[in-house]
Amino acid sequence: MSPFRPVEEQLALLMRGVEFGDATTRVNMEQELRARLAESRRDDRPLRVYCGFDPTASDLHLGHTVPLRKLAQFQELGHEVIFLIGTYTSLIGDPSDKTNARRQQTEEQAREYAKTFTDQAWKVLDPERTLIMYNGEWLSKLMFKDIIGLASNFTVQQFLVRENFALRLEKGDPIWLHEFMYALMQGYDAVAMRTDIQIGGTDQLFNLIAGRKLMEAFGLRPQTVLTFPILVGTDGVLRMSKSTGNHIGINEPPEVMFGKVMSIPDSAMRNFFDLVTRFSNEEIAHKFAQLEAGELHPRDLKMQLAFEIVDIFQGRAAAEAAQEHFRAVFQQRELPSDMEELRLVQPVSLVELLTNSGHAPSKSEVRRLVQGGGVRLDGERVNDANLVIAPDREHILQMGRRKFIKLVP
RNA sequence: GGGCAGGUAUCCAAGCGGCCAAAGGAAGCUGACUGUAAAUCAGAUGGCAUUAGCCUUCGGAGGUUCGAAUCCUUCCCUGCCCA
Repeated sequence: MSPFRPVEEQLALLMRGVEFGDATTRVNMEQELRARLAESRRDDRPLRVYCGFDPTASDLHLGHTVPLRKLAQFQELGHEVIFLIGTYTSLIGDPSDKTNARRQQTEEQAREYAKTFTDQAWKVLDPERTLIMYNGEWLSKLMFKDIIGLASNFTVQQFLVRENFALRLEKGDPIWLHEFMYALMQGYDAVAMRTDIQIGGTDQLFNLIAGRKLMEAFGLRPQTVLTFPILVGTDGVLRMSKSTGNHIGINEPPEVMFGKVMSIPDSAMRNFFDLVTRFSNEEIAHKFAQLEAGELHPRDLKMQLAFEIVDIFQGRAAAEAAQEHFRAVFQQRELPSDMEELRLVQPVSLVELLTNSGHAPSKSEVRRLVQGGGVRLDGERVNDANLVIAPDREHILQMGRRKFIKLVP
């Protein structure tokens, strides 16, 4: 009796959400996956699955959780999951999602980021059953001749037809030679780890395929690759990423998380529902059918989305509190129940208070905000940025729609 | 190595001796309207003082000039063409 569930059952779960650029690849990969699952069951051998993450920013956001949750599914099915930290690949910076070259970072930086990275990953993955690896381990040992060997498996044209490079070529923007190495490195990871399966975003397809190619060159069975749609950021258009500033971090306070989800454009809701919620395909289809028919208010659907997302990462209680906060503060325009407190010892002018406490980058910024009517003190619009606030009693200071500060004497 | 074109604020992009803190977009911010959405409209948008004004910016360093983002020298960087 195999410890693994029946192949078709596993397959149905694992193929959910998978998306490829073309239908043929999908059919092929599904076939490969089916064959591998069958072998795994027959031989009682778990499949070795991996996904790589470049620690370029210290926080994981919802975009990262898409492949992470797929890894978690593999884990639940009893397979072996590798959380690969790209300490070495991040030295280059993946050009896949970029239209211009990315800044390089040092290995020490990468290691530091990696630590918080893994801590946060445990919100999704089971730490007991996850292997953490760093690709610096093997990539740093390659000799120049090895790299030449790897490179000889590819033609320049194959790289140049990639959209992101083609675009830069056309614009006359620089394409650095070392950027071509990224795919080689990622491909070599698959060789070094002898993986069965690699997952990633659709934008990673080229890199994943590079892994297949290199594995073949090394006489290994090429890995099966599964790719997933890209999650957009809060702007609803661009890929979610910290550097674009449109990310929703999984470690952010529940109210912030809830609020950020509420602020995504309606057009992005489907993308979020499909990629980050736990609802079944049928449930999602039903919700959107209701929306379409006008039976469900888009705002309410988005509330469900926000609730679900906070629930996943912070738990039900936090989700309920966040929702309540949202209702009170933004729908009923009440004051939030808990806000940041700032102790006031002596009278200070508004400009100084806000710049010194780090709420505004400069005094001019404060004046600008005041002139724009964006600052309120105890509910009253402030029209003099030099207004001095005395520590006589508690005051509520509001900056814009969402920043509340309680000033206590 | 040679020739040509470039390097301007968060990004794109004008300016080519004074009227330049530097046009115009976009992003971001605030206000109005809303569903904290989108769309739309309005405003501010280097810093310090907000009255005047002062200070720091146009790849780096020097120079010419009463005065430079704009001219000269030199260095660094990018693209294109040639070798």
